[in-house]
This record gives sequence, C-alpha cells and structure tokens, in this order.
Amino acid sequence: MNFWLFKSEADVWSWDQQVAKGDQGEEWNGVRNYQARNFMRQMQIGDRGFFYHSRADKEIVGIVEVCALSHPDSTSDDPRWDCVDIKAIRPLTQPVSLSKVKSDPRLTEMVLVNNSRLSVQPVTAEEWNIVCALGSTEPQVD
DNA sequence: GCCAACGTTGGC
DNA sequence: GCCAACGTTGGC
Repeated sequence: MNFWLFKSEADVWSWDQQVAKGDQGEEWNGVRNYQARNFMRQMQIGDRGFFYHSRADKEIVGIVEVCALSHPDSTSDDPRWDCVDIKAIRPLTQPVSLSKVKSDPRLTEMVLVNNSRLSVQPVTAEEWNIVCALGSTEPQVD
C-alpha cells in the first residue's frame, strides 16, 4: 500500500463535504497537472491519503482511502485528465498544521514542504507515521 | 491582498 | 524546440 496527500481549498471542496459523501466517496476531480495526474494513475484501491486544507487553513485534517482506480475526470472533456475516487476514513484527532510539519526535523523531505504547489503528492510510510503521531491518531494500516 | 514559484501555451 | 507571456497556486 502507498500513501498520498490530497490538497483542497476548504471553500472549494472541504473535509466536511468529503465526509458527507460517506463510503461511496467522491471523484478527486479538477486536477489539471500532469505530475498530480500521474500519481493518481499509480494509486491502488485501499491506498491511504491525508486530506489537506490549503490556503486559509493550511493543515492536514483527515485520512482518506482510494476507493476507485484512475478513470476519466467527469469534469473535463479533455481525455488527458484522469482522477481517482476517495472516501473519508476519519479525521485526525488533532489537525496537523503546515507550520508543525515544517518545524519537525524528520519531515523536511516531505513534498508538502518542498513543492507546495503540487496538489496530489506521495507520502512515505515514515512520514505517514510521524504525521499520524503528531495528529494523535493511530496510523491504522491494515 | 501580494507576489514568488511554477506550469502551460503559443508564436517564432 | 525555445522561450516570453500568461495564468494559477498557495504561503505569507
């Protein structure tokens, strides 16, 4: 299983909206960046991801799971753009802020720190465990 | 609200 | 194929 991070501005698509979709999940659509798309094409069912609120909040708020493999993005007529579906698993007990991530010496290699503009990004297993710990949340990798 | 960084587009 | 212009993202 691999780990990822999905970014969204809370006033465009928020964690609460994601949670409201329940187990059926929702398309992670609207991505128009090749790098981000390519990561989604690599995702497998059951992969886990962090849900990050960019801009206003700048914090990791929840854990999601990939529930549909990459498929054409329904919001685009352009066949270049694919996306996966994700569903909310649970919130972090404590949201983990960007400043907290940046100030942790173990997380200096995180893509979130080094490439702030990439909206879908890989997370290492080690980073996953550290961020979960910062969020007082069990990694709960089955 | 500003602006640096980055990605994409399109003229040549 | 280069690169200037442009649009967007997202931290500050």
